[in-house]
Amino acid sequence: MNLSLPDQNMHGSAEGCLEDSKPDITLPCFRRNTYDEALTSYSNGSIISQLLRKTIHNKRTLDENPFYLSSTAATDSGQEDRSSVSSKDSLVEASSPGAHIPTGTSPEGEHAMTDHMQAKRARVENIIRVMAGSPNSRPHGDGERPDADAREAREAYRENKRKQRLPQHQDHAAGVPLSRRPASSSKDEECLKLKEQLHSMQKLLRQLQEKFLQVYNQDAPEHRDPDRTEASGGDDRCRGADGGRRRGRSGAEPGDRTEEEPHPTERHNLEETLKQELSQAVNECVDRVFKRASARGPDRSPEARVCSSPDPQPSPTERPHADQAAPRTRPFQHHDGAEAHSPQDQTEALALVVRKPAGPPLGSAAPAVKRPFPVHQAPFQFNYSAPLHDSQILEHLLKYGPHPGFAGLPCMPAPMDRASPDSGELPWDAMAMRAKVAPGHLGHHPRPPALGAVAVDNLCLPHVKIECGELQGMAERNPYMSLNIQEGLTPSHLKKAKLMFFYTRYPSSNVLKTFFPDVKFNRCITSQLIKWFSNFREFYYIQMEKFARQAVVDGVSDVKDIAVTRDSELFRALNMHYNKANDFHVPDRFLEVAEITLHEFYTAVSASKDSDPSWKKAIYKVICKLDSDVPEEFKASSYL
DNA sequence: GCATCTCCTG
DNA sequence: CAGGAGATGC
Repeated sequence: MNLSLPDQNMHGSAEGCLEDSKPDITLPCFRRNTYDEALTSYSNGSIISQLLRKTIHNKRTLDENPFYLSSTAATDSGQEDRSSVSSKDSLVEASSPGAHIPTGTSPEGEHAMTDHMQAKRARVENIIRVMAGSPNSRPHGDGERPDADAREAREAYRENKRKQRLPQHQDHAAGVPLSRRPASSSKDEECLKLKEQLHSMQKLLRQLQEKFLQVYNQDAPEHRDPDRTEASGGDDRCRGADGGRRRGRSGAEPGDRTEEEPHPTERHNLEETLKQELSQAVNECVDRVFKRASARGPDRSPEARVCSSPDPQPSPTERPHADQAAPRTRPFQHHDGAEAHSPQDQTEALALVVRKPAGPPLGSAAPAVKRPFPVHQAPFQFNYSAPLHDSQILEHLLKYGPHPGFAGLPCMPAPMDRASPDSGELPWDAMAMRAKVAPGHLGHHPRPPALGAVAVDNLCLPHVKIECGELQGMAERNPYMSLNIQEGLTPSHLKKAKLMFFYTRYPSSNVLKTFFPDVKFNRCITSQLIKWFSNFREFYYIQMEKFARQAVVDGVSDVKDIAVTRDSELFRALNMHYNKANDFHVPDRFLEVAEITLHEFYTAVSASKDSDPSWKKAIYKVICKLDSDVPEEFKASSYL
């Protein structure tokens, strides 16, 4: 006649008091560290050199494959994202048999060539302008329709004046055919082109340098927290022997000016280092390009262009098993599951999306206190070969710099004026608005999921002033961020939701919004997701009741004789329902919760409490307190 | 009123 | 799994 739970299963009182009391107070702290880490790396000189190395790599690619890069590099630096897809598209087109590749022997060939070169030049100029800070030069129209682009591309040959306004798509539309043209004058043209590109790149680098130094020099203002302090002054090279100081950041002192205002010598060193490295890299770059460009002709086989296509991504099916940790210490198990280094690790970027303020008292959401992976992954992993977009980094550095406002963003309660906690539409409208501000709007381009998530993380974009709108906007126009905002819920979302159910039976709408960052939430979508979980619960409780009654019928006399293991029939039924593919390692905690639930049902049934119409309510009340935090990995829009 | 939940039904 | 009804809490 007693519904009390076995003590050993209650897992402490810390989580036993409804969702409101979930310990998300810890979240901001380590989040901040995350960003701090990112920030630090971002402003590191090493990033610059990485950037430059990558640039060189690109140039190398370029000279092996001038025409390919002519569309990528130029567009990349200028109008960001569009090119990413454009270039990929062009690759596909180029290698596909049906691609419209002119023979290059047409009489208009030379005219077209000249025109094209002018167009190129115009575009490069345009790019430089854009990079110099005139964000208005985005192409008109949404550029999402290939036919329209192709049409425009054709017109572009005849009508030079429009070239600057053409969407980037025209580049590859025109650029690919160009690569097949006779090589007669193309060598010089190529040199010219390369030169232009180099100039723009140099300009970029100069701007970056200036910006960096500027930020570095002024970056000691009043409103800083220790994290940013570290970040802005955290150049290892600059610090030299002092670099090790960074270690103890958790106890950083806000007023430590010595960290913020480096010694003049240090600053000078940094300056010199930067200058040296930049110029050296640029020189090397120029040398290499010109050497190669003059050493070989531009007519490369189309296959060669593929050389800079992205590496095949690791299978996204590999899942983190962040549940291994002993659940009993759950509230503070920070590194449980740290051993799982799936490709999805460090998917922090998505978490950076400042969803809405975590609602009232930092309520139910409390996403993931755990940190199942170390933050020390190299923030920039250019090994992802491919269009990992140095230009985007550049662009962000140039546009935003290590923005002072960053510190308050991801971890602090966002101002409530953004949106009321539950009106899902408002913030998204705002996001849509913001997204429009961004140049080169790009639609939703499906991408291999893994890359995007990792890329975003490694780019450490949070470092810049990213808010919901900005990240979403970036995501929308940036295929490499793989934040393809969905209008509706997909089977993948359903699958993800089911897996999330292993952790949380009663997710708040805030949690849902946090863990489905690629879903454009509105009232309907939110309801649907909530309904899903309601359905999950229904199935769950039905199974529980069924097996509890079975136990009663079977004459089980003691709850302690009822256990839920991975071999249990009950578990199999549940696993079959929520994890049909059986490719997810169900957390032990779920087994415990299931066992508790089963016990609840058993005791209730055996005590004939089920005569009360609302007898289940008491059980629900218990179970709803047993939710765990969903691992961070689930925040990746590309988790599945 | 709205959001959310359970329950029932298809 | 979705839709609807009814209950509940804010």
